[in-house]
Amino acid sequence: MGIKERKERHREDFKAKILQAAKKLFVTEGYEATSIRKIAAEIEFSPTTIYLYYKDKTDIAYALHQEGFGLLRERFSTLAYVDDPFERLKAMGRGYIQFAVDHPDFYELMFIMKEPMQYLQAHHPEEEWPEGERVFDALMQTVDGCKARGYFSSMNTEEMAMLSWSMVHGLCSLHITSHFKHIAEKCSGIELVKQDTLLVNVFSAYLQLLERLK
Amino acid sequence: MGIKERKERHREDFKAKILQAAKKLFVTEGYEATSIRKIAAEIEFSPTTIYLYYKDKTDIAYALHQEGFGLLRERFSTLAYVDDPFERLKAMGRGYIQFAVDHPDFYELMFIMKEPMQYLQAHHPEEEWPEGERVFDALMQTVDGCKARGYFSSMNTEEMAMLSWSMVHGLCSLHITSHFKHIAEKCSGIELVKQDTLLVNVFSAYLQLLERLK
DNA sequence: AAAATTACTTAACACTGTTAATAAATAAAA
DNA sequence: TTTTATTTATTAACAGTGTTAAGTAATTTT
Repeated sequence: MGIKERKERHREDFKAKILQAAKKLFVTEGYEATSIRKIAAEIEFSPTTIYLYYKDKTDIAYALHQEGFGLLRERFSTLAYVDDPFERLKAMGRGYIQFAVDHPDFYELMFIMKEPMQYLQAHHPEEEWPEGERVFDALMQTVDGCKARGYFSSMNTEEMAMLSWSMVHGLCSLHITSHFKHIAEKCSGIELVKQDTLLVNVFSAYLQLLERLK
Repeated sequence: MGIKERKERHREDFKAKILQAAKKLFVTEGYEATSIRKIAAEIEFSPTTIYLYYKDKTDIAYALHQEGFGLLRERFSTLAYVDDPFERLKAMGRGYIQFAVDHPDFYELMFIMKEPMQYLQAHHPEEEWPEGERVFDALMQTVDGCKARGYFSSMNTEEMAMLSWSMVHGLCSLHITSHFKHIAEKCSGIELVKQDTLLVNVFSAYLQLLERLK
């Protein structure tokens, strides 16, 4: 009964093909401009065909969201080999920021937009966002490691992890939505510093804070 | 020549009327569901009439965005009377968080969505977001006050202000996009704590961090 | 009263996500 | 091998979106 398997394989291929087209449009033109019809045109199929493979548009959004987490995990995977937990925490933060700068559209889909997370809540309420949990677990372990070495002792591990995540996410988020751009230009006493280094600078200030607590 | 003034006044009234209808829909049904046609139906005018008073939809979005900043400034205004700068900083953070919890839709429009800021950049590139600058200035002054009392000395004021803003924004943002909800439920060792207190708890952890640096 | 300006509406364009009904291609059963 | 059944893809359509051009009604000005 290899026929069913072949069909299933073909189906997966087709799903991948759709996703590839969606990703192309998404990266070049953004999420809003990525319409079902455009994806269909890209793969030279009728728009309704897409609905035979993906439930709706948010389903595609969630698939791209997962793709984005693949990219992020790729960046983080090598950091597992950094022994010193505080060094790892620093590197994670910088890696996270760099990811947001390199892939702002993916970052938006993964952490700023509501749609994919709502899709998750509506259609897979049981598995509870495994990609996010994995990354957050890694962060918690790193925080625990830091605590073991005397950093921010007497602090709750989970709260500390959330604090760090919120910190870098706040930075990346305000950067992407161009909120920083507006306050950095005029309000700032220091001259217009390059946006990317601005993020890293503020993050360094945060690290400085943490380091003093040792 | 009171006629022209009367007309101008009427025009402003009409703009306010449109905005009121938009706000009503926006608060009850969210931004996406707030269409020009629905706003028009609400005020019992033709959809195209709205374009005689607002350039386009992002123009309305920006007007609501400003309205939101009015609400936030209202909350912050009383805090100016708090003498101790560190107490003020704490209160500002908690006020900011409470605002996000009370008005998630406004918060989204003000700090999460790209549309209003992009509108600003496109149509008023010279005035550079006065509402935001004012709030950020207040934050910087408070940070400066803290420094004068020995808190986080040797830290750059602007970076410290951005750090604090990013911190609370990260918290509120991840809360609103329901990212926290997903990691708090399963991944968390501690039992499902009420989301609102979670935000305040993490913020408190941040304050604890700052306090230790005195 | 006639002309000009202003205020508003109707109709339409070019899109969007999504579904029901239908045709074409393939597989299973006779 | 021919007929039936199933899968796969399509066309047409619904109900909506932001937005603009053209036309109408009301008001002011001449």
